[in-house]
Amino acid sequence: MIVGNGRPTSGYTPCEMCPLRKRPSLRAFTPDELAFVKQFKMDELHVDPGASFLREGAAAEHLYTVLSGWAFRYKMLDDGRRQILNYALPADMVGLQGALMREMEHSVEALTPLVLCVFPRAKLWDLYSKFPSLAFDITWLAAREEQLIDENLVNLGRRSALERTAYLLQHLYVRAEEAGLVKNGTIQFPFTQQHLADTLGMSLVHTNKTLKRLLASKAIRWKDRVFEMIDRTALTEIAGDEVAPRQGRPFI
Amino acid sequence: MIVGNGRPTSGYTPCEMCPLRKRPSLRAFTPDELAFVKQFKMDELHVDPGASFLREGAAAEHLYTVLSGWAFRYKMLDDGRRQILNYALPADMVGLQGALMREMEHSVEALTPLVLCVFPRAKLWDLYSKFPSLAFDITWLAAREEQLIDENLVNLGRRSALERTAYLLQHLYVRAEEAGLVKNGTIQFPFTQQHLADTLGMSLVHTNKTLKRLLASKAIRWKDRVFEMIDRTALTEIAGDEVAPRQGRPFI
DNA sequence: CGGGTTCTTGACTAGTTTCAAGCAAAGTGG
DNA sequence: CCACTTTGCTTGAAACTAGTCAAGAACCCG
Repeated sequence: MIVGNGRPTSGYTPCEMCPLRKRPSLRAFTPDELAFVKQFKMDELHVDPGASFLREGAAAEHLYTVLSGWAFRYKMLDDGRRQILNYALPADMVGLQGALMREMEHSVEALTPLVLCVFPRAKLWDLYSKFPSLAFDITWLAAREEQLIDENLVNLGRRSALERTAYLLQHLYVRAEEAGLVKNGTIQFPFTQQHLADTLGMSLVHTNKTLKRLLASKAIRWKDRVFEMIDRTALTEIAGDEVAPRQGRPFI
Repeated sequence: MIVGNGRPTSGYTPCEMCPLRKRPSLRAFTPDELAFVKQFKMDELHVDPGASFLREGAAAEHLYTVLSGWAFRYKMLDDGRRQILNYALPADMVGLQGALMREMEHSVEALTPLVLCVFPRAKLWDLYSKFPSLAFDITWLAAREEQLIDENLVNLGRRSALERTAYLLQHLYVRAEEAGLVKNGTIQFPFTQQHLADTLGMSLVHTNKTLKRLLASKAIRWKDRVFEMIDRTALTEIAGDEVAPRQGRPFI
């Protein structure tokens, strides 16, 4: 299955060989659960950067888990203003809200080449009735997502531009770290400054200037899509608050 | 059970006589479900205005549903800045996140005298394994909550002070309406301007001035704790977007 | 009738957006 | 392989928005 100006699917990942499964922070499946999830997964979807595979207002027939790549959830106002709500990384679930309520209230766009596991909304009930443990996990993931947005809301509402930017970068870094994308303090960052601006609720120009100030502090480096954490403590200092990483978590 | 400088519990509401149950927008229980929820409810809690019955950082042993009154979820920064995340009205659930993750990441405070149904976190697993339908409802509620915060985030990030304020008032009004608290366009509003300011991510002074401008538009009236919707269309016009009411919804 | 909280208002300051332009790097097509 | 276009980044100046400070008025409660 292909979306956008996609290239062909490069093979299918069977659940028992799921690369995410190795991550120690993720809860292990029982054999029964694994068998269920294996048949629950109906397809694998490859999405090109810039393509929105879920759209506000559209009915959602599927539910997805990110296998690899970055995506972001966003909402648009009529006049084109965009607010990015959150980012999704490998092991994150997207589209649950649409699966439950039928109609999506936000859109989701791929930020990098993205691979998704596709689950049919129609079988969600099956999951709930046969595997309470998985149902529990899904609720956990929903609550976790809420938690992340809560933090984002505090960030927008109550922190200054500099704190806010520092906090967001810290947040993204920590999540990337959890997803195993960081290699000795360095990571490929797929965002443009416009993405950050739309996440932070600031103008592009002001985001640029704030970023400059932040770079001047020597706490981080960010050039040519490569982000480097130089002084974590200093960044936390600027942000005024630490982003706590999460230990155990489920995924489906 | 009493919290804050509470007065004694004025009776206990058995689930089969739950006053919320009458509301047509709420999904009806099967007899089995009702029986389960009845024993799942372990207590009723009365909280006085201004008291926080759930606190950021504390372990949560319980999960609550609002029976009557208003509450709000919030987070504080070290230096005292406060961000209100969302409000809870009758039939809304609070503390789910704490029940799932153990530790609360936000606090919840009563805005009016508040009556809550108390459910033990320990029996949540019971619910998931025996009543997938209720598990489904809980997930639905979690997703709904996320949706509301998403909207709030867009509001803070991408709307001007005037639009933002108009949108919030519209939002609160619609939710109060759903909860059956509105009587011919009029409702008791328990917030101070400080509450609105902390919700909107603006200073108190600026909120006051923005509110003035809004009142000058004649779309609404708000005096002595009484809010009145005069011209809904005009308010929507100012907000730039309509707040869609929700039809069917579950509750526990 | 105090004393506290909430609401108002004006003046001043700081923070942010908008506008306008230029530059660099990457991608496109002849 | 070289214009040419596009996209993303950068900068300064001007205009506007929002925050802070300060103080007084209105209201509420005991």
